[in-house]
Amino acid sequence: MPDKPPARKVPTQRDVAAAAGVSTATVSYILSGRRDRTTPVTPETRARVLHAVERLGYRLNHSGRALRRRSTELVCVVYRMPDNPWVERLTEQVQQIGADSGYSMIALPLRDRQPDPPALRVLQERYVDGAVVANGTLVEADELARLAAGGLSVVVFHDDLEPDGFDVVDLAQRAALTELVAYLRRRGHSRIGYLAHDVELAAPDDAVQSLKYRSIAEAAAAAGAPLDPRLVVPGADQRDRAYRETQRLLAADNPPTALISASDRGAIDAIWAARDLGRSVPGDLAVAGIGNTSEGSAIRPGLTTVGLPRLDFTVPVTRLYERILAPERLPGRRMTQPWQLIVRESA
Amino acid sequence: MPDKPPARKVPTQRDVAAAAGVSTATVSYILSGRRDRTTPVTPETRARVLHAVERLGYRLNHSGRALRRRSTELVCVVYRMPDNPWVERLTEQVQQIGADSGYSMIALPLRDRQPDPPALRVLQERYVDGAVVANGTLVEADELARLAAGGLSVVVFHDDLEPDGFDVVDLAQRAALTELVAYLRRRGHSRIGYLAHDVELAAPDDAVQSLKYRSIAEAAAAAGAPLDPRLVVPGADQRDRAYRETQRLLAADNPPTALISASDRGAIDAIWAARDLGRSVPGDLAVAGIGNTSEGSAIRPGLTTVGLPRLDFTVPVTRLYERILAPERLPGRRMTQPWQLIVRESA
DNA sequence: CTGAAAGCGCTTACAG
DNA sequence: CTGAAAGCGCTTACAG
Repeated sequence: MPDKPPARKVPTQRDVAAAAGVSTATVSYILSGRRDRTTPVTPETRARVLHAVERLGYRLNHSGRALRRRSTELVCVVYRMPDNPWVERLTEQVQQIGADSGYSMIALPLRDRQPDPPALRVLQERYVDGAVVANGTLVEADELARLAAGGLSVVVFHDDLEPDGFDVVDLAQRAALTELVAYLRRRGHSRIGYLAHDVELAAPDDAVQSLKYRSIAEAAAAAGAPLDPRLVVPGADQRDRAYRETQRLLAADNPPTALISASDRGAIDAIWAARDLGRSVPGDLAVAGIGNTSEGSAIRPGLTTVGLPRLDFTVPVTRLYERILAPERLPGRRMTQPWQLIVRESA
Repeated sequence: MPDKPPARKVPTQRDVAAAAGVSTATVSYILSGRRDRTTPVTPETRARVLHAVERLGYRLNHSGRALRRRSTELVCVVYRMPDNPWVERLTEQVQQIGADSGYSMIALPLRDRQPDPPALRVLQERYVDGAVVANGTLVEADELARLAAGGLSVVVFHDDLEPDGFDVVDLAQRAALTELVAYLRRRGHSRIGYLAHDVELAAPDDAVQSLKYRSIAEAAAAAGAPLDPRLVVPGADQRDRAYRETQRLLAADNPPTALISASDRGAIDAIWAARDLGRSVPGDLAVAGIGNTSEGSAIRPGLTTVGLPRLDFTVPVTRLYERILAPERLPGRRMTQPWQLIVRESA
């Protein structure tokens, strides 16, 4: 097979240099804006070059620059689709904080249960300088260590991971979920239901993907009210399913008196489902969510939930760029940003 | 236990070649899997090389390969955050269909009202070979033409754009929205409210961002029932706001008899809000959504909405890869995948 | 069957 | 103030 057929050649700095009658070095200095110590080019030269750029429609070739500079000026946020307010805020801050240093952001949305997706190529092949791995994303610890060893700057939101050339943000989710269960127990609930994410029930042994489920199950057992398997149902992913599953639970014999949903969204649907069946919340059914999204504070009754009190990732995101820009490899660091129990009216 | 920061040099193919006692050409042939016409390397050589790769922890450097190959084997999906089932399905198909040709996908989630975000660097500087620009994303027509002229393969979901070196998928949204308004008029509604996306009210003159609003307003005026400005409110973006705004509309003097929400999500919240005020749907308030998400078919009453009957983007996504892999530049093509009015019970 | 060598498009230390 | 030249890490036509 012959070389990629050049339909129409894309102009390079060499073409710009030729058109402007200067060397490629001059073009590069002008375009990169890095004069370093040298005195600047004359305004006339600069104008000629910029004019040639315009006329030829020149666009920088990233691969050439990245190869030479040994950095891509690009970071990646890895998360599981669909996104959520948490991820939206994270990407926003990654964009904003990185913009000052000339960094752009791309996203790598993964899907359920892809253990080592080919998508990780983007991280493995130095396509980006750094990555933030969002909470609940399935990337192996070994792989993270290898990526870090390969020079990628990595910050991972994970509750059970040792820093190993990368940084870890511990959300202390288990402690907050344990507190929620203890709270429900104190309110007299012994039949607690759980509206799970599909992935939790598909891989109940996976410590990352089933963290919420496991934490709640363990806390319930420890608090003397083990979860009845019949009260653990899927449906937190989609509104209609959350609604239907809740109604099924309530219509069955021996229904739960309290229901925890893996998502605030599902919890709100559960409240709706209960009301439509004529049950009061929290009187007949206490409902709690997980995530502390803004919806939870707006509905009536206010949603009792567990999550971050404020969506502010300045510390870990700043750390990411600090790691990227550091002249030498930084040791792994652990940060903590604990989830909290937020009690409102629904439970 | 402090980490050991190994400021170690990242191994290259040269290192692998040295360790295995072969040339870099051999390493490259083995790793890229492209033997082309040449006969394959001996199993012994291959094993030695792979062993060296393993031992050194070698990882391909993408920039080197991309520079040489003049292609990145990467495509980008551009859309506005937050994502939605539509975008989720699109990314899924871009991933799946591209995998066969060795392509990976990255995402470029934009935010409201960024006219020419620095994020576009990813498209401009040849970070990727191709891009799909999702419906409602704010990228200028000029910029698209320039990107296409620069060799980027682009497929844009847009209803009012001429193909110009890139392909356009026309969803015919305006026609479907006009049909929805006509349908409501036939059912006797003359006071039609609109629950808008924030961005629509912020930039009502923007043809892309306010397409839904404008289409509905124009259709209503043409059908002899111009929208009352007091019945046009924001809130389709967030559940709690959709709920509150709907209740405000219903509590005010001269409330709407029909409400169209810019999102199915907002429409469902509107139904909830109406019920909580003791109004029946569609009796007291007809409610229609936009988007045809799966939630709409699951709730009671079923949601009348407008959108794609099926979430299948095989045709445009296949076209994207066809364009990328074509030996020469393909002319722009227009594709049509029309939205439809889906009548259920809510209106 | 394998290796030496050119070159993709940039950047930058260095010479002029 | 500007240019010639080396080299980043790959791939591949070509020679051996």
